[in-house]
Amino acid sequence: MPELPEVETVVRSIRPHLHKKQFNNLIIFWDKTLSGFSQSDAANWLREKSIKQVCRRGKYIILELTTGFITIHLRMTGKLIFNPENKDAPNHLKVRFSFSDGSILDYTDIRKFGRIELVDTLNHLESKLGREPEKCTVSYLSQRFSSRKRGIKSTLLDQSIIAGLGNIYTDEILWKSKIHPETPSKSLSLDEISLVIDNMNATLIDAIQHMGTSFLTFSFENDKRGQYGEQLNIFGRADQPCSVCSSTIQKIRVAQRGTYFCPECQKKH
DNA sequence: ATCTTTACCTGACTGC
DNA sequence: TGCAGTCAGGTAAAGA
Repeated sequence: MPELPEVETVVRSIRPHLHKKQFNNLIIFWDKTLSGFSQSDAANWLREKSIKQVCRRGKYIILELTTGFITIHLRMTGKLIFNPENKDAPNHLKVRFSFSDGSILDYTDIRKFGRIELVDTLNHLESKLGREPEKCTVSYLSQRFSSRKRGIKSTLLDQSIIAGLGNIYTDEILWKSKIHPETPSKSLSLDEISLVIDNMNATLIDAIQHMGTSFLTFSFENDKRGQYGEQLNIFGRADQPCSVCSSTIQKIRVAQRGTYFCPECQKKH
């Protein structure tokens, strides 16, 4: 389940291989992955273009081309594999890009939720995304929280406010900040917002250094797995003791997601 | 305008 | 062993 640190890990793993690569062709194996383009239209759009830069915005991987962009969202089970060992189609192959030097970039996706788009500008993407976590200030978040009474977990997951957080890291951040996930967003104090920002950035930086969390299915570069799972304090630890107060960690459902919290450390407002 | 619910998918796991 | 049922979660779209 890729969130910001996992997507950043993928970007760093493929970036050195893709620099200046020129597209030759692409083959679509599942239409919905790349909607809006037929196979031949997509191939024509790509032909002669080459990759200038590989970067990340929220949970999106962005390939900046000589003209236009390819945006890729892995959702839950999407994977990008450069130069697969087996040049035959790997399991769950959905899109195969080939380059003029013969190398290959495969997109596989077990659950078919991921999406790839070919776009001329990033305007549409930018219009739906909030700030990167590292650019969130107390004044920005307090303004965005002020009109919302829904729970803080649901708000932190809202990509139009903060781009990049998902289910695992929101639980970790709220536990470190000692805030109950169902606390109304507008009731957070400025000190609490400041604490959330500090814990958010520290957690994400640490997770990137560990190459993300492979809780269920995440991997990169032919099944390398992230090491941050061992650092998780609260996520996935139902019925285990909280490392701070030894109370039993509980699992509830918040915003349709499995949500872990410590009933002693994280009291409701 | 804000918030909640549903649809999209397959594989891993649970219980009978 | 087999099989039905449940769960996992990011986002768009529909519904409240």
